[in-house]
Amino acid sequence: MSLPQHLAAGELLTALHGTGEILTALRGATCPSSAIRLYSILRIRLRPSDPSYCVGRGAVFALKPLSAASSLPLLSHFHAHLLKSNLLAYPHVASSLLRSYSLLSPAIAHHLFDQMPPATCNMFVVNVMLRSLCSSDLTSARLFFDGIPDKDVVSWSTMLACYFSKGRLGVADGLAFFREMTFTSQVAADYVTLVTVLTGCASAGLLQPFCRSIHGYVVRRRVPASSHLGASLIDCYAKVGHLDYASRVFARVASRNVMHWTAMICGMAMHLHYDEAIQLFEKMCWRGLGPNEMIFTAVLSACGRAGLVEQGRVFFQLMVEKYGLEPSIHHYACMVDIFAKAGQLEDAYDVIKTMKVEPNLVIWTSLLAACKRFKNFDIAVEGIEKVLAMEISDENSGLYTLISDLYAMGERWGDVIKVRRLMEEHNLRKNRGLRRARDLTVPTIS
DNA sequence: ATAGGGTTAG
Repeated sequence: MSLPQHLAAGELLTALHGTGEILTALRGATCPSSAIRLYSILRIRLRPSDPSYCVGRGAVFALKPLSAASSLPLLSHFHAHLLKSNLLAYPHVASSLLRSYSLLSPAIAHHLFDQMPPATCNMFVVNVMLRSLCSSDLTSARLFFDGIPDKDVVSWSTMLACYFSKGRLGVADGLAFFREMTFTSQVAADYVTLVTVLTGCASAGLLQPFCRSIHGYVVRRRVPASSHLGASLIDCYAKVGHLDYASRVFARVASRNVMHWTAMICGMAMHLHYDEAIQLFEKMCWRGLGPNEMIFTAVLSACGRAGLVEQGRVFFQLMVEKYGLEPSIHHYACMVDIFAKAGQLEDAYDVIKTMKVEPNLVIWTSLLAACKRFKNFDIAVEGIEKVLAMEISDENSGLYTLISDLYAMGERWGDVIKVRRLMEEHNLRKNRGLRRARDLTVPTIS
């Protein structure tokens, strides 16, 4: 149910009748003030005959917009209320509060957990705590994990995701952990676990047998196919270099949705099969499936790499006009790249000047590289200034060379020297950082 | 019937 946000509390009170109605409204609330208002109305409206967990449910729903507002004072105020009305005894309220705190202040979350009575501390609470530790410190997360007596599928998946996302555990070790879970501990993996493992394998770009063994698990254990799992399998096979297996999985998906098509189209483009990617995209549209933003980034980047300027222009127009999708920075980056690569520098610059979001480093770099290649200093001028005003990280330090080359092309020798100086300062900072890091490591003596 | 884990992109 959608609720007019401008209603005053009094009007709301007359507009909403049952507690069920208020709960539904509260669930959909996005701004903290309306959530608090709805929550107070819920408390007024609640009759003694209503089950007590109703307030608890309300508190859980109110906590979401509250933590999204990321205001610690607001959250601790609500916390005080929960304490006073004795609602923290409900595990679902406690776990929600813990989750909210873990996003704002891990230290408070930790403290809250330590103070919790054992009766409140169920698996939900424990797993929220684990998740919180995972996002701050891997070692203490693992210690905590080892101390959980009856680890369930969520505990294992959380730990697994932590290992993969931090890149602290190689894929081989990650899979050993997966085996420890499913084989040694006999905890069945569900589709979230499998998506986690597949994403981990895919991002590590590791060997194909890993992906196969997970695929094997899916088939053997008859894990219910979800669109996420299917798409992850396609994505993983494509990323580890087996487009043929990806296609086979894609062909066998019973009810294909946009996610499967996206994964397959991205896979095709990844393997430089641009024409096939575009054909697949057209086939999907022809079948009446509505494309999403992600597919368009894949298709547009395929156009850029294949040098299909007009095709790219048409697809961009299609995205905006026919499908009503708002172009993101990725789409603009693709368009700039399409024009820039083809040497149509004016068109590329035009995209930058008319786009509705602030151009980022990727976009400027794409234009500047083309300016150098096609020898056009005039179009580069604004970009150079913008880039120099941005934070340039070590991996982008090649930009200084690019800019210095562009200045040389424009015969702006004073600026060439200035950029060289900037580059030296940057390198100096970098080296000093490295030296300090090196001092910290203990030398091993054999 | 309320709460916890994953989500694709040059």
